[in-house]
Amino acid sequence: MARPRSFDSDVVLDKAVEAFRGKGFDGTSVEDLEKATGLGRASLYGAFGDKRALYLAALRRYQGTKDISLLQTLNAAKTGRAAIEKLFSVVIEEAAGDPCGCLLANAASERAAHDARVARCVEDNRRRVEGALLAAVLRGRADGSVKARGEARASARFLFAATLGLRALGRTGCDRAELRAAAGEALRTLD
Amino acid sequence: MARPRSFDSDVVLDKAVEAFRGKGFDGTSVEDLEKATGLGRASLYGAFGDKRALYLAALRRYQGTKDISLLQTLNAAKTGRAAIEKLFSVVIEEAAGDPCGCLLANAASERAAHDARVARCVEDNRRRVEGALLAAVLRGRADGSVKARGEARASARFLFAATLGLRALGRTGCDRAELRAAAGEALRTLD
DNA sequence: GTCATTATAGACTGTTTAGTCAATAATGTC
DNA sequence: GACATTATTGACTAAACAGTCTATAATGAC
Repeated sequence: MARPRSFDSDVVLDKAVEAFRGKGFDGTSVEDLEKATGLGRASLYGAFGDKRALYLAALRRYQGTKDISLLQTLNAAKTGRAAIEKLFSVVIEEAAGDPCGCLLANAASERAAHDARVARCVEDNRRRVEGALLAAVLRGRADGSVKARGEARASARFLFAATLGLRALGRTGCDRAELRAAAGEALRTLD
Repeated sequence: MARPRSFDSDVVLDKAVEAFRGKGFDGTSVEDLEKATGLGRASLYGAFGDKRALYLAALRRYQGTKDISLLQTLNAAKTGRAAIEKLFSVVIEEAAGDPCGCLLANAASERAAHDARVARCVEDNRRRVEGALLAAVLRGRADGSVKARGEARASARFLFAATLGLRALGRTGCDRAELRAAAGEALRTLD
């Protein structure tokens, strides 16, 4: 048998996520990644391939963890409307409290146009979040907490866009209260 | 007297904008900027300082030109509501037709967290766009095309966030029709 | 035309970059 | 405990990087 890995890939990827989230793909050097993960260069290259492959693996890892917490957030709420409101408040807390932002949103802005695999990750993520929001909208329409007006799919897509918009708004110096007020307007589409 | 400049700064900045818009600050090398602008290194450094200063100058130039076309777009419309709808359709065309996106939105995502001067540009831009949208909302409330509900300022801020959200949504592979449907939902907050 | 001054071109510099490699360490099998 | 196999370490490489410098060119003043 061969020498075993001294690390857990997911733990390493979580640390790579933090590095990439802070400085982007181009802004994060392999040395930064060594420091962030605690691994040596050869270990990183041996385990993940090259920098781009590590980035893609970090992106997938991030998407997986976000996906789980998204579904938990939405499913824990009592009504469809409450689920959507809770998601918005989570996004606002992230946008106001963390200057580095969402790795997937950053990837969409920095790399999706030039890297087809990043574009796929980003599109795949949209489909998942949109799907979860669609379920919440339909639940809300069924339980009466969301007014049934127009196509539910368009409503879900708009809500996803609104979360992206709130994240971007947070980058322009808006505080929590301002984000909340803007989110309140978005939620009015559910009345 | 001394030798005169062989170029127009604004023309050069417009070309730098295109370079930075395509690949971001970190992704654009000084060599890329030489090729994009047609200037030699020494001319770029002599005229603008260093790479960051050139980026900031490009950002200000971009903001200035966008500001003008924004006001033209909004003022040309007959009603407040039509002004806002026209702006949304312009944003959708940009988001669907141009994979490189808005330099200011990209700057917010890539650099605002790490560069205070970029953060100022981005915040300043938000204030201007928000102000223009506020005027359009108030105009709409006055001419009856926009229902007066809640704070007009929050409505304007939400509309700005919605444009950012639509741009971000365009990065995730949505086509024009999908963007239009999402924008339609956002505009429902004006009913 | 000469001079002072600034612009330009292109070579140059030291640093940082992504990625590789040879030497060594750690494992299960036999 | 020797072996085959894979992981790790840290030095190494070639290329790309931002920024500088020297030589030369272009101007208005005089």
